[in-house]
Amino acid sequence: MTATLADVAARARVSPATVSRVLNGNYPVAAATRERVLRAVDELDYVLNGPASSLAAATSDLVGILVNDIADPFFGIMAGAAQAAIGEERGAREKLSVICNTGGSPERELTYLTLLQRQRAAAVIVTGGALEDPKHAAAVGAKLARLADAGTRIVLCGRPPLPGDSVTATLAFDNRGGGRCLADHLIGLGHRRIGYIAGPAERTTTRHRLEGHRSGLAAAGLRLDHLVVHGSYDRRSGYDATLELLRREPELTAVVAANDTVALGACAALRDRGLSVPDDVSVAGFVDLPFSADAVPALTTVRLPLYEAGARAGRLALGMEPAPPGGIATVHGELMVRGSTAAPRGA
Amino acid sequence: MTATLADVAARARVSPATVSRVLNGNYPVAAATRERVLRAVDELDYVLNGPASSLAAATSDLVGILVNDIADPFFGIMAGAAQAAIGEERGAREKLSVICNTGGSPERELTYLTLLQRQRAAAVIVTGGALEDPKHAAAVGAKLARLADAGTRIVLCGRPPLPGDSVTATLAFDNRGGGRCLADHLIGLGHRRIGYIAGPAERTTTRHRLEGHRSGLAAAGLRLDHLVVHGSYDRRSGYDATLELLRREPELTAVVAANDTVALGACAALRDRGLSVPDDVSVAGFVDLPFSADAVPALTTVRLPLYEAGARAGRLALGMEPAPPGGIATVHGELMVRGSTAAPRGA
DNA sequence: CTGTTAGCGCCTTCAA
DNA sequence: TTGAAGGCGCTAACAG
Repeated sequence: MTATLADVAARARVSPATVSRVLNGNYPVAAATRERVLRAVDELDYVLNGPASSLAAATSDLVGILVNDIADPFFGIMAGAAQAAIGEERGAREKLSVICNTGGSPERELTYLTLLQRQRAAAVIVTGGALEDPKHAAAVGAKLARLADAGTRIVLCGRPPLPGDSVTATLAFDNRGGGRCLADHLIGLGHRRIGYIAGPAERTTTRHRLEGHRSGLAAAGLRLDHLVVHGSYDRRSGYDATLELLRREPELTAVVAANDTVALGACAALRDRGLSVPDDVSVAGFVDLPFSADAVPALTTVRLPLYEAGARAGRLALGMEPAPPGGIATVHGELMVRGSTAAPRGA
Repeated sequence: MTATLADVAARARVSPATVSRVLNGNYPVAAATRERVLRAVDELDYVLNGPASSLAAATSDLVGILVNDIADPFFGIMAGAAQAAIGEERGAREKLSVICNTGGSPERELTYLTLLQRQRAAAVIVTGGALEDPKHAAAVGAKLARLADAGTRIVLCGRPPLPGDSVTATLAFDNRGGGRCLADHLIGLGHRRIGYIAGPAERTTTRHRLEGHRSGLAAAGLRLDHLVVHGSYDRRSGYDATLELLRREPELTAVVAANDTVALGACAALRDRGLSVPDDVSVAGFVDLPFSADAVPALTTVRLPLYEAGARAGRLALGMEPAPPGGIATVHGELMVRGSTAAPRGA
């Protein structure tokens, strides 16, 4: 049925061992022999049996990329960049880098890690904020440790560092700094009644951005905890939360959203309420997705270099690039001031 | 080092075969024995060796999902839906469904198919438009045929049917119908000078949408081939193409874009030119991505049920759902008339 | 219901 | 530079 290595060997009149050697390339083989083998491979349409190969060699060429929500370009961009970087590796056996979408579910996150462990994955890249539930965090930590024990390289991208030394490298986004930056920007414009639409309560990303925001408020002597609403990372959540904020504080002059998508929802809600952005209310996002610059008005946000970070994570996963000192690199955001923020009416 | 099935067997004082049976579940095992085995598994932190298992069983639990550009929510939504559907399968051994991002490169498409063939993938879902280059199309067809021969189920989602019987099921988007619909809508509003921003020239999706558009024009006795500009599926392309269209036809009253992202770019260009949407120029997109309803003005577009299609593709790939008659189902779009289109000034 | 017995297809010493 | 041989960890008959 399907050709095996032995078939190729027979056709090329060499031993299976020789075929294996030319296929893996890391062993001297006479040019003529190699030629013959390659021809036989071609004629037989031979394709290596991955499972058999992995079993015998006790290694695999699978690289897993875990994302929380692949429909969100935040993850799509990072994952795509990582895959592109991995696909560009030259020299080694071609890696099969694959994206695994947990949908934000802790169970599926663990399931995927187990599945990758089953496959003896060469590397695993985990992207995006982590769930803060201690039990789940411990489970993930343990899983990653086991993976690392088995030789799998672990890279965190856009996720805070983990204790222990099982992680090969961590690229952490400076979510606190970004949140702070945005708060400072708005306060500098003269805003005092600033609403905050946070992401899901139990995620590190959410907490860090919010902490940064609060530190900015605190520095200005403000305390606006009653103007913080939690939601998910989608447009709908931004819409609903904005209405809620308006209910709590009709004199609201600014809204900071957990990310750009949420910010767009916020803009929609304000518009539906007859309020103008930024004349009546300023709005800011986070991440700077491609559409944010095209929004009307263009969105003020904190730009995260998603593509660069994803690509670097891919290279780190394959060891194509040395790990940063201490294994941890902080990736900073950049404030992009655009049309959606302005001084409040009174100022 | 890592525990093996034999270790578990020894600890539970049963034979390896028994352990295998409780793990795979599809075989009667005494409750007490199963209990003992499960405990041993737990105590040893045993994780099945995927490659070994796949080799012995001559099957694998890998399902590959090929996408052209995972950073584009068009693919993210479909792929995420497929993965969710596959993750929900109950009964069988858990599948590892993974997304492979070709980045639109024909070579990488083939590479991924080969890699999946290596892994003896249980199923492959190929999403999005195909390249029309005959040589590449033939290569992909041959690859898919070989995969099918080896027992891999093949599902096409958002891609036109392929000749031959290697494909298990095809979900084809009615891109022609959608293009026609949009053209009819604009013509009905009174537009006569309609520009069209097409996607990359060599993709089926591009061609079909354009054909639909042209058929609409033809039905109204219009022929506007000079108002067709090709570009990629991104925002930038929409921006540039719109400027070009304006150059070719300053009296332009409407622009139809290859997709929503391109349409947003078109809106940005018009705005920068001081033209109002839809008062001066109407704009329409295709697909209806989540942000399209929130654009200002909200985008008129043809809604493609991406999530539903992706989920169905996932189920078809696992045989959880019978293939449609003839193996082919056409997925129709729905015209969403929103604020970005209106009658032209003169009308 | 459970154990025994052969491989699955490949890689990797070890010899030649 | 090449061949021979054993085994990677698991599953699948076949007995019992």
